[in-house]
Amino acid sequence: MPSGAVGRRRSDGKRTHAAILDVATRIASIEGLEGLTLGRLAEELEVSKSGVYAHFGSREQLQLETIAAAQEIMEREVVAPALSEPPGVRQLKALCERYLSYVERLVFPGGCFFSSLLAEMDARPGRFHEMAQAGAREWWGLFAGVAADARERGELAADVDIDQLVFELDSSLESANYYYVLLRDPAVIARARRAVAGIIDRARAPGASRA
Amino acid sequence: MPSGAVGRRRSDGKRTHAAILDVATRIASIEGLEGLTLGRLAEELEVSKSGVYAHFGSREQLQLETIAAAQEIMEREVVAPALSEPPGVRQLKALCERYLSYVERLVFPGGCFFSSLLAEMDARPGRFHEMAQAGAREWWGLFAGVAADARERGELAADVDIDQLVFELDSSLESANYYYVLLRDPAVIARARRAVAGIIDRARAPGASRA
DNA sequence: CCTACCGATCGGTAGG
DNA sequence: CCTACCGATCGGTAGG
Repeated sequence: MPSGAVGRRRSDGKRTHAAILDVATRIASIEGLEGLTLGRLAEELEVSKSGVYAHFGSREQLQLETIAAAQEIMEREVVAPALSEPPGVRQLKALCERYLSYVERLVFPGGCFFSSLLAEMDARPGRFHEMAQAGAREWWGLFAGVAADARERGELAADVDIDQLVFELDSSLESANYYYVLLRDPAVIARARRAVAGIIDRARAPGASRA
Repeated sequence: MPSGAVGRRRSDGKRTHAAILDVATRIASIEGLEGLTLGRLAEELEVSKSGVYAHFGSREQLQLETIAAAQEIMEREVVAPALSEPPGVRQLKALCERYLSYVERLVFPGGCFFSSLLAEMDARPGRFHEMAQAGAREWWGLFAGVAADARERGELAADVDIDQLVFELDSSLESANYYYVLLRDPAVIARARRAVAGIIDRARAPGASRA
């Protein structure tokens, strides 16, 4: 057997694995991580339940890999493009705008995967609760770091409260996510954009130039 | 059989019915309306599954009555006390403060029942999706009515955008709910209070007295 | 309110 | 990747 054949088969297996996870992120964004069942996935992929199962060995492993796959998608769609902007207020604005665009384009058909996870697991103890906590802290930390950088650069007022700023920006984004998915009304996204612009404007250093 | 005995039995049945719904609202606020099962309820109430079932005739009826029971609790804990304040900005502030207090006191152990419903059903078509839409519109309408009243009284600036104001206030409240339940950190509620105060202050009419 | 059941579906296993 | 199963749980029914 030529090694090329083995390589092809292995990469087919990897591709299938990735394809399963892609469908899994979409199902979980709509139905939740608890609504992600082997039977539902098998049906969507038109394979047997045990065919899906064999790729993961347990439902929990499937759920964990689904979270990791969703993380990569959000990294690619929101975080990386925002961080490719020049640091400071531009990055802060880009982070908000990229998130809103990712919601508006329905990158996940059920809206932001991690907002869904947050709401589903906020009151249920266990591993996923802890992961939702960690995810929230990471997301807040990202915002806080970018905002602190903007403040150090003198683009935001020296006395701006970073945690308060992050709360207010993130509130607008999360709220836009839930209500846009519920109502499919572009006005929701427009209001979030306006709210974000106002929050950042009011946090600006008095003498700073506009980015 | 004296009519008193019949009355007692009927009121026992009613009390049991109400007790089931009370537990149901608590379960659903944590596990979601999909996580509310007859078996779970029966276990919590220490009766048989069919004993619970007999009270409702279908699972959907149980879910519908659970939503109605939660609505009454929110009406009693948030809406009615807020509307008992003098109309205008005082009512608007009271609505926000009553909501935050209701989240902080964990009136529902999983946080605001309708925020949970919104996030659970935002992307799932069906009857509950439509009820979540209707609930959101009612909630927004309540805020918009109180805010418009405040504007007509000259307490808010004549050019204030009511929909934008409601979006920004509600964002702070919803976000406080999800993050408070996730992190149990009082700082979350404090940030929401500060955000709400800022939003209302900036919407004030230039010459209006402080409420 | 109960027991005892129904078919469907759950996660997971055996064996191929 | 498949079929064929396992025990548990789902909503719901029958009969009391």
